[in-house]
Amino acid sequence: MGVTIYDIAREAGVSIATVSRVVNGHERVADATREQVLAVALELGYQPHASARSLARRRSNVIAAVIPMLTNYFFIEVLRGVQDRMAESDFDLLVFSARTLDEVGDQLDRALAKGRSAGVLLFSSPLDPERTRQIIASGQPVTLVDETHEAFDAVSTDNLLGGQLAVRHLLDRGARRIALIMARPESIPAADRHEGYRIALGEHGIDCDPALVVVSEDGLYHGYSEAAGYEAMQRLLRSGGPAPDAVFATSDVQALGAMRALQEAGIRVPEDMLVVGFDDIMISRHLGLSTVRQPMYEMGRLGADKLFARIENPGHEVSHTILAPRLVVRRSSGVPSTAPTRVAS
Amino acid sequence: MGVTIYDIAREAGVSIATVSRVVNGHERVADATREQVLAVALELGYQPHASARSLARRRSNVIAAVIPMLTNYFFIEVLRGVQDRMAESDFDLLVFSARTLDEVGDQLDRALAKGRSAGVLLFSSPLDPERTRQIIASGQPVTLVDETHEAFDAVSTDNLLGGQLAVRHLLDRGARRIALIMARPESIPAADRHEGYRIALGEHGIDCDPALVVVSEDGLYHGYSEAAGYEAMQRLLRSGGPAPDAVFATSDVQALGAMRALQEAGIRVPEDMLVVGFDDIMISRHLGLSTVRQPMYEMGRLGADKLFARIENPGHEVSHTILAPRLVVRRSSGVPSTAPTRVAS
DNA sequence: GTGAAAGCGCTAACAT
DNA sequence: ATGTTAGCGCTTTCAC
Repeated sequence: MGVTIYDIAREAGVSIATVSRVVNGHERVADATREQVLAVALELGYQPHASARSLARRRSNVIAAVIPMLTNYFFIEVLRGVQDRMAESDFDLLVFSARTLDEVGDQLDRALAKGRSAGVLLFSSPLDPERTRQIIASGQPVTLVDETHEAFDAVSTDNLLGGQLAVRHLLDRGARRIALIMARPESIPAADRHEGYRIALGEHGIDCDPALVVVSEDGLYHGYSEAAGYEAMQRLLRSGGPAPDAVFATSDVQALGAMRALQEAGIRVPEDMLVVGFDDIMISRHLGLSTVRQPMYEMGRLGADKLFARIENPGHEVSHTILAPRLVVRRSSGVPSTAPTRVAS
Repeated sequence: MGVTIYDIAREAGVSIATVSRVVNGHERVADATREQVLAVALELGYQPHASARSLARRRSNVIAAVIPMLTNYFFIEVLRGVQDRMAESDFDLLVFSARTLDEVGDQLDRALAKGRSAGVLLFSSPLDPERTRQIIASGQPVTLVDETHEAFDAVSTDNLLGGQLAVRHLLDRGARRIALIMARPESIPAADRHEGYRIALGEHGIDCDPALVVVSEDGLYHGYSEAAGYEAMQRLLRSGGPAPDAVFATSDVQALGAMRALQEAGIRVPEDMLVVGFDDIMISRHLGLSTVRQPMYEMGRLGADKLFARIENPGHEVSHTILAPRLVVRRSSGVPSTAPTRVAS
């Protein structure tokens, strides 16, 4: 519990500089010396001290991920990509999870703290000018995931297209009064999906009926939750007016909540109402939920990749990658599927 | 980008020792000095350097979590508890996720590395003597979650009882030929659930039919996966012999896989076969899967709590907490439920 | 109450 | 090829 390079230098009869060189795999060390040092290091069970190293190197081997609501399965899939990319490096991952919108700022502060990490992966968080300044002032490399900003590297999905895919599909299936359950418009992805919805309707000469668009709220974050979707669907059903014949939700979890509300109201899916979500989290396949799939794993992997690239080469041009979403059709939009897992009533 | 205590000392006309005292909130500083220092620190945008701090303090403000298969939803729930407890401290969380059984060892090594963290949370990983020695040699506080070992603090669920609860319930529902889809017996929780299964059958004077017990394998880990459960169910169905009338799986994800196999085989749940899982991950509620609920959130929270306690007080006695599981009855074991989210065929 | 000084364990010039 | 030395930024005795 406390073997240092001094110990192994003494034991091996060399200087600490040589030990450091050996430990770090530098070239210019005699083979004999190297082996001797390595032998002693092994014998004494030497382990380099992480903090001392970061301090001396002026660079940490940690990257931080700031994640709103780690509990959302969307992020887990993204994180899997991040982890896989990281496994190829020798960086470790510090996770900062926020539980509310406000907490994101605090967690970002912590992540950005000096000497803590070599760079930050910021998930799904809109950047106001203040925050932008804060990041730039920190001088740290930051890569955005599921969000864009001209000043930073980013990887995201084409949400506009995604919204269009969902709605065109519903139109194809014969729906005409298509409702939208969207997260709060402060979420750029939600706003873009909304816009895609409008465009797709427009393509079919349908005007967007404001009564059919409801914002799902959870009072904590942007409303991407099962409970918020449930509540939004209830509001939609209670609102009077002619009932919708389909609903597009800006995330799968919201769609789940919506389906629960429909079930309770005795409205059958897909007979009485078609449902399409967004994301394609694991549960959706099992529930037969049609959805617009985001390449979550790739987003994570690419995000980490971009971040590493910038750490290596801070001067690089800012790089934005926008991935294509893909429509995944299942039973909830009326297409019989071969083998969804499901429990009979 | 690089304001140090020297800068603020110079600017405030005090020594670096005083700056350090102020920054760390020590008592014995004159109010006037404190305010002066604080003002300068704020103005210059001072941020303490994390690594320098850890080095000088001889203690990191990070704890590490070693998690096999982060992608498993069980761990997400546990992690949520960990995060919530950590939010009350000023520790940060380093996450080491393994993708295979072998990787756990490597990740544990990294987590245990000197100067990296103040303690380690090890999830769901059996400890052989070699690994035990390794941990003890590291001198680091380690708390086990979903696993026990006499030498370390641990929080786990009463898996024996859990197995009994599941099987007694199936017996109550009239099942007599109850199959078990278990993870590999190297997983102590799986072995314990198996034992609970045997005991419950014994209580009803039923002998354990070896043909009804199948081990689900995924070649990577202990077999806690949807695919492994699917494959195990298929094996069970193909094995000839009289068909089981119920199946208990040692995790919900395995149960999901099993249900998919049943569906493909045209066997209805619960009419032809009752199914009970273990864990109660979020998806189970939506799918109407009966299960034995583990208090995942509490396990995480308590694990973090124990770890902090030991970091504060390394000399404490080893503490083991075993939480009680709870049966959650849903449609898959034949009990009509009021409002499961579900898509009609 | 405050300052001087000695580390914490390591890296990276700069010498030799 | 190897050693000497000066930091990295901070904490913490020990004096005063």
